[in-house]
Amino acid sequence: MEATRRRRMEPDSRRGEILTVAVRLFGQRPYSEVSTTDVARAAGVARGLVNHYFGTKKDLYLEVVRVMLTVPAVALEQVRRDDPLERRVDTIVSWFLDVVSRHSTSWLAAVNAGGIAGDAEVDGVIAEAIDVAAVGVLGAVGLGESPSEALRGMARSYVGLAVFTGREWLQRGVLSREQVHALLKTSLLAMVEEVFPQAV
Amino acid sequence: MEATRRRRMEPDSRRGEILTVAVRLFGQRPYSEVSTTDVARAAGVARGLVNHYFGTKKDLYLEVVRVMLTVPAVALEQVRRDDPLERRVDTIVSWFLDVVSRHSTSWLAAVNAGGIAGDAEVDGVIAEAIDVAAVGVLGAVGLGESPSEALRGMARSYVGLAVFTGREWLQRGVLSREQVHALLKTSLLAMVEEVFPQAV
DNA sequence: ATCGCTATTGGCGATGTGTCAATAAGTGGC
DNA sequence: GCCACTTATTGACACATCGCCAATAGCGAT
Repeated sequence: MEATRRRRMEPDSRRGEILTVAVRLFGQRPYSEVSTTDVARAAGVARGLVNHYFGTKKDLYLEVVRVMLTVPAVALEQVRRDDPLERRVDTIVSWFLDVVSRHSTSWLAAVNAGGIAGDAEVDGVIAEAIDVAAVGVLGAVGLGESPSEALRGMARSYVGLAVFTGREWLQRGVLSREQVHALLKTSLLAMVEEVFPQAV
Repeated sequence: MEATRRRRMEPDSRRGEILTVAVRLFGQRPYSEVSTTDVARAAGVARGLVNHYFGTKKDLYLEVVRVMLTVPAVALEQVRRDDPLERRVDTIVSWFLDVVSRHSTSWLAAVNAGGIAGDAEVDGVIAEAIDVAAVGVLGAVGLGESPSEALRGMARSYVGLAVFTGREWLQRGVLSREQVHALLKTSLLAMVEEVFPQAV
């Protein structure tokens, strides 16, 4: 059994190939239990090549997390701006639950990644994704124009609730989708009507 | 300069000494950047001894996280059961913010610990702490007697919001304590009055 | 003093990671 | 078709960390 011979590829293609494999592996087991050797072997490549394209293992992981978080971050611009507030909130929550449940595995992996025990860079990537989602929510709710720092902070808190609740929903399975929906909807409504006004 | 000679101690004392040092170190830098050698050296002990007392490095880390989470988990039984709901909620939130801000460093470290990128055991420890806090909240709110699984799940979601918001507050510093207080208070009120009833 | 228990040490083997010179797969020139 | 020439790819070296275990040496008991 002759292992497939060395094949030369375009750098971009090879890079993408390795990255795809890495996303799969890091989606299955935690960071510390995936070695660069594993990634290399699964990609049919020498280990040195992984370092060549991605630098350090953590750098590779950063790209992996970015890829995983890219999907859920797609725009929620489709919220009709002239709908009443409750309807808009309802749409936002529904859309969030749809996306999360569809890409559940990779989304869970990315969220659970929650940092290599507080690693600054990984946390930065996740924090940024949360911030993006936060301004998205603000925009969809109608407070999008130049939100204050405090308002963004509050919106990030809500996104944190959504993320955590999504995990609770998908991983534990003790909550029904309707219950999760109600929880996120009334929470967001309460915040928009009673809390956000305090932050300009 | 003669390094202090080998000193023989009671196993419990030595164990506690090492654990204390480990809590400090893991509170300063992330998991992967603290080697057992570091812990051993800081404790003035051979590296082998760390393994002898705690087994694997992750086992040591598990104990560290448990210690860090122990403080915030102290009882919030002091909520007066005959107060009106809003007053009780207010007390709970105040107490939470007090505890969190007082032990901010170790609390942040424990929360940020959020898992070695999804490590099952570490996540388990944190999840358990959150569950304990959740039933505490339910008890303080007046729904403590035999809460259903779904109700506990919802309460866990709220604790997740509190944890995340606490992080947002302490780490970013863009929200004032009053704002955080308002956010957590109205959220909990809304959940108790409108969402929790759906789960028995 | 010395004996015995065991807390403590130090080193071995295995595994993982980053780096770099050596190699060979393609591509274009002739 | 053959031969450079570029560079994608490899393999190995050096180093760090971890788990383990036999050997060592505190310290109380006799």
